[in-house]
Amino acid sequence: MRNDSRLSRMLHVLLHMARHDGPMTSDAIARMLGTNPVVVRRTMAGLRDAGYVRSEKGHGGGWAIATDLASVSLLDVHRAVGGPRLFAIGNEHPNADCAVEKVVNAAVEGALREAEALLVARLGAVSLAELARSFDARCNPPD
Amino acid sequence: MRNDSRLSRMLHVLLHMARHDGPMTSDAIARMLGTNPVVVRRTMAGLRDAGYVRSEKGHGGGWAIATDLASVSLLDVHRAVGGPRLFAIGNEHPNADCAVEKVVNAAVEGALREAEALLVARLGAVSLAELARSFDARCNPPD
DNA sequence: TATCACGATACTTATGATGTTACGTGATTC
DNA sequence: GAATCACGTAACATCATAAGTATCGTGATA
Repeated sequence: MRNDSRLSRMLHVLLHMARHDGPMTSDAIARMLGTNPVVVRRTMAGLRDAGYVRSEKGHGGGWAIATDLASVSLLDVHRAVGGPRLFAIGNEHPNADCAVEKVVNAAVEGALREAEALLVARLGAVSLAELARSFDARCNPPD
Repeated sequence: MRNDSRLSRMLHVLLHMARHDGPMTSDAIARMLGTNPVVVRRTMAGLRDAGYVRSEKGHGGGWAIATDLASVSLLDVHRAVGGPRLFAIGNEHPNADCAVEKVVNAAVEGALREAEALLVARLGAVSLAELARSFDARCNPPD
């Protein structure tokens, strides 16, 4: 399967929404992401459940940010979209009987756990507000 | 997709082979792993190409270790089986036009790169010989 | 009342590891 | 040299999961 791109997509959307007045429709977001409005609703449902965005029906409806960008980290977004598995590798029998397999699992899982802890720490250390500031610094240098 | 378990499986096999006199058949290995001999041959072909194991046909044939266990790291095995992707997440457009997306990608990829570097370092730091010693220490404590 | 936009369901597609069957080839045994 | 063993390879099926698509319902707005 292709890489899970829900985190990247949602960050992309959130930053655009932060720079956009009024709600954005699933259709507009889908065009922006090069996908389908249903995929947008499906993925953003997680963000809504977490309280990060709000959705309104009817004329003038759509999606809008519903939180302080400084209070949401990239890790929060990752978890809100389903907190999918991070790694593509692993072992088959986490609770193996075979003593050899146990040693192997301990070694591989240990390495994976360390890498995961680092990744979680990195994603947890950056807020949406900081990401937005990165964008401003890059694209709207102060006069 | 399920997690890629080729690394774990091959480590499991290699450690068993190290403690086994004479070659092991794909059939015996498959039973050990709870899989199919064809899967075993397919996966171990990479180890053979890397020179870590040898395969012989005919009576008394099978698979045997063909290298010094101290010279092969877990990372080497991972790469020998195809060096598959490590992460299940990523971004869709590595080379995005959108400036917002570029900032997002830089942040996510930066975190992934750091985690990958750590994982590679950990896997590269452990040799098969050390893994085998871990097993001995755990299961055959010195008198 | 017509239209807009989300909500939800159901189904399909894409991808990659894994599982399975079948057949070929070389090596060993008799 | 015939039978058997074990790997090599090809072809196809299975499984899991993100993503794409079509469709209908519901509430809100004009």
